[in-house]
Amino acid sequence: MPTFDQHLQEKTGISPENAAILTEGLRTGLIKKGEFLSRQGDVCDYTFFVETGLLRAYTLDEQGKEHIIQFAPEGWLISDRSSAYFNEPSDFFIEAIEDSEVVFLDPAFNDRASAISTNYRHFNNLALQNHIRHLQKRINLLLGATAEARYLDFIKTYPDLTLRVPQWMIASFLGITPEGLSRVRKELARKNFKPGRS
Amino acid sequence: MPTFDQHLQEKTGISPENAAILTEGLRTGLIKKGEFLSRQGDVCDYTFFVETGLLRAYTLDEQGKEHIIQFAPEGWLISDRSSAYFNEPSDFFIEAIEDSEVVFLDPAFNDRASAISTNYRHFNNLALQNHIRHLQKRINLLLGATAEARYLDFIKTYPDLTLRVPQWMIASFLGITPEGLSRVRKELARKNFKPGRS
DNA sequence: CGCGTGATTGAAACCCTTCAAGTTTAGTGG
DNA sequence: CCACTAAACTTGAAGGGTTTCAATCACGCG
Repeated sequence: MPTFDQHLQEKTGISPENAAILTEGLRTGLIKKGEFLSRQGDVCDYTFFVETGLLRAYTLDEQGKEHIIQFAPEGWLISDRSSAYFNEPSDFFIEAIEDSEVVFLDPAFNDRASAISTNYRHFNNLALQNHIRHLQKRINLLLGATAEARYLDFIKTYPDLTLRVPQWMIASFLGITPEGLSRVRKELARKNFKPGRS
Repeated sequence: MPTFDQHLQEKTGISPENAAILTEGLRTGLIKKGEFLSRQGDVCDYTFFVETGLLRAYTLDEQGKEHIIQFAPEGWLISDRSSAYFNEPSDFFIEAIEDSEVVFLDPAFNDRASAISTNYRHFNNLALQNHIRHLQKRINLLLGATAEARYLDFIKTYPDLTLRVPQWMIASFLGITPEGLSRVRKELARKNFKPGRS
């Protein structure tokens, strides 16, 4: 479980000196399971880096149903882009699924890092492009794949999360009901599907 | 219909001199309706800026069904991120819905522009964050909203496209069948819904 | 014209949800 | 460490939203 400083150096190739400059004075915090970093309607202009633990971002629709937008385990960034980049109230809740150690990145962090390091710029761009790619893939699955296909893709893409995240949250991420996912799993078991060994 | 040069200056605040440097030697092309800029499986490391016209990106699943990932009218960028940033074969087709004038941005364009201008860096980052936000919103709708709600959101978000894009493509974008969308529209008409006047 | 593509409509089928109940699991206090 | 409770997961039956397949209609373009 790398610290944010180590993460910066390893992923972006930024120098230890620059990493020290950038990470100096950053606030970190321990978020207990069930606690929130942001709520729908709040303004939350921090981006969060997860050093340990697991967070989720979700919306609550008019009928009170949760829709999970993103999971963020160790080494991931999670942020409410509406607040952080567009000064609008938050679209969703950010909540700890496990006790988590989190680094708070202020809105200007990205500008500072971009000004200092071409490596950072390049890496940051790649990370955003990759994020977009993943979202497009998820959209593609939601557009055409059955619940079973989406679940199989999930356990292939996030094998670690399959174990750590309660089933009803996976269902919410996939866009089906907990009962629906339960039936999908039953059917997979009947077809003698063994998770893990591809 | 702004040229790419004008777009750069207006959106990013980059100086005319820098804009001239960056856009010098860029290839542009006229793509006729129905022609492709990229196909599934190709490697296509250009990003395309649409000066005039309308493009779409879509996938083809195993059953031969199209799923539209993105529309790109004038002023929009469209790219196959797998190829452009990760040297992988393309995930989807990029096709002209109308005769279109497009600018070909080579893979290093972004690095050059980022090196020259802090304004560009800031704008580029905002654009990517905004793109992610839109994708997340679309995922949120796909996770929980009915076909009718998704269609209503579409005509609110892309009023111009509603007229320019054939209905079956909108259906594909929304993740429903053309017949399904036809029924949704019929039902909205029955409920005396007038598109346009909010 | 007339052909082809797009849009509509109907009936049957299907996937998934909803609701309600039961079962298992996990956490907590005695 | 067991007992108890709440939450998570499972299972069943009924229902709803969409799809599928097929036929029909509307329109633009050669």
